[in-house]
Amino acid sequence: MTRSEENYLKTIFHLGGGDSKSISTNAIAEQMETKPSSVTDMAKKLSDKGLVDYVRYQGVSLTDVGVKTALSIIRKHRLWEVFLVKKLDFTWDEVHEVAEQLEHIKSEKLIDKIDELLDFPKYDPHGDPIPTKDGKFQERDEKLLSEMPINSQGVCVGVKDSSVPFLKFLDKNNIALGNTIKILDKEDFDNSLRIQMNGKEMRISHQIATNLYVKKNP
Amino acid sequence: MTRSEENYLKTIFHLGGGDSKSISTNAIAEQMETKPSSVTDMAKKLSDKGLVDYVRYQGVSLTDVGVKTALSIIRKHRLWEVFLVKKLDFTWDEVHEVAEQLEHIKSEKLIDKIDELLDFPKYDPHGDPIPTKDGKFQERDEKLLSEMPINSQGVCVGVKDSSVPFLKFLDKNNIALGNTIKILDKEDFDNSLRIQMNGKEMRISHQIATNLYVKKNP
DNA sequence: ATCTATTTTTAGATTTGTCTAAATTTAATT
DNA sequence: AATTAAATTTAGACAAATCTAAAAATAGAT
Repeated sequence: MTRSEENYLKTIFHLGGGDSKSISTNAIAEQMETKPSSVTDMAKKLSDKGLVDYVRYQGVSLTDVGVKTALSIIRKHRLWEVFLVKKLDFTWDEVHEVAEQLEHIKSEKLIDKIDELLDFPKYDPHGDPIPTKDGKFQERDEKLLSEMPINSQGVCVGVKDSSVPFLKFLDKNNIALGNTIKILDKEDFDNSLRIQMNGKEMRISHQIATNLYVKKNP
Repeated sequence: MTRSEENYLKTIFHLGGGDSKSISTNAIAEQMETKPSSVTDMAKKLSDKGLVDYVRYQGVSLTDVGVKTALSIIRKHRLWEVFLVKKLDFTWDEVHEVAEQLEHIKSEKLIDKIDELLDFPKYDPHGDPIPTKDGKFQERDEKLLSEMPINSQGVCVGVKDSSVPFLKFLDKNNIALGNTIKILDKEDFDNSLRIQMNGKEMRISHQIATNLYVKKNP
């Protein structure tokens, strides 16, 4: 399994190709910043290896083996991210690039030991769930902040957009995972929110609210 | 800098090419288990990049930049080895293969943080010195066990051969770095040694004695 | 149902790193 | 100094992963 093959599987999974849903070569190319013709070539190769189902002009979806492989790479990526933050004091906006490299290290023992060292974390620094060794996901009932009703409360548990600028913006405004949030008011005009976070009142734009995951209190 | 280029620089350094000494393409090919013609190709490329001096039919040696680059890769390799042993309970015969992969991860911050986490170790698990960030080596006055005079004493500080079979052999015979050694007698017939190690008396073949480094007591 | 715009694939080229086989240079021996 | 053996390089080929440009298939609109 080459690094390139692994990156394709991971991308297809992230685009939803794990649920027998067909992903277009164009969509994959755009996500990976490559050309559709390159994707076609790789689709054939992965199909020959039994990792994706590929029908010409119909896109690709992951086979069971493909899903399993993708999950093991995502597992490694997210565990390394936790390692970088928890053990080496990286910030959550610094980890992605390095984890993109570390996820391709081939050693089952290594990643199992990292998992153990971190005490088997369930979520990465951006709140994304870490698949278990046997490829299971811990689903979590979370909502986008923008979907929460007025007067409801919750805890900030993840980000949808984990780009560096967004993460830095959150830092600057003291918005961190684990913070408690109460929706005070919605502004019909621009869909912005008035919220209370850790006691303090603040205003949140719609753009931000659609990129923050909240776990609603019962 | 590609992974392949890094591996060539590392190999040339290990073969002594860091001291303006010319290393033959054949020697490099043999060490890397590749073909001399492939080495020639890479020699040209590294020469174009100013990392080696290459004269046709005369072999290659590292430039100053080449030495610096090689040392930074060796530094990463050895730091990762320490990490694997100290933090993840790998044994000293398991670390090489994984470190061969980890040494190519590109992140200065990562390796500096690993260095810090390990409290700036000076030697790797096989007793090899770890170059500093600015490419300096800690030289150490060490001798091969086979070169120690009768009745002299020392501490076992490193292995010359760090192959898996040799390391496993040492483990099986309770020979570990840090052990104290006293040479009791030499057998002229087969050059074997009678030694005292950590109090116990034992016999050591010449083959073993030429692959163990000892720091002689004053 | 046909036409058109879009998507997707094919064909052929490119780059990197490798190889084999042949040619060349160097080194060793007489 | 000539000859031979060994080391080294060159030339040409290949596989992986990519690209461009042209061709083919699909989907949407009328």
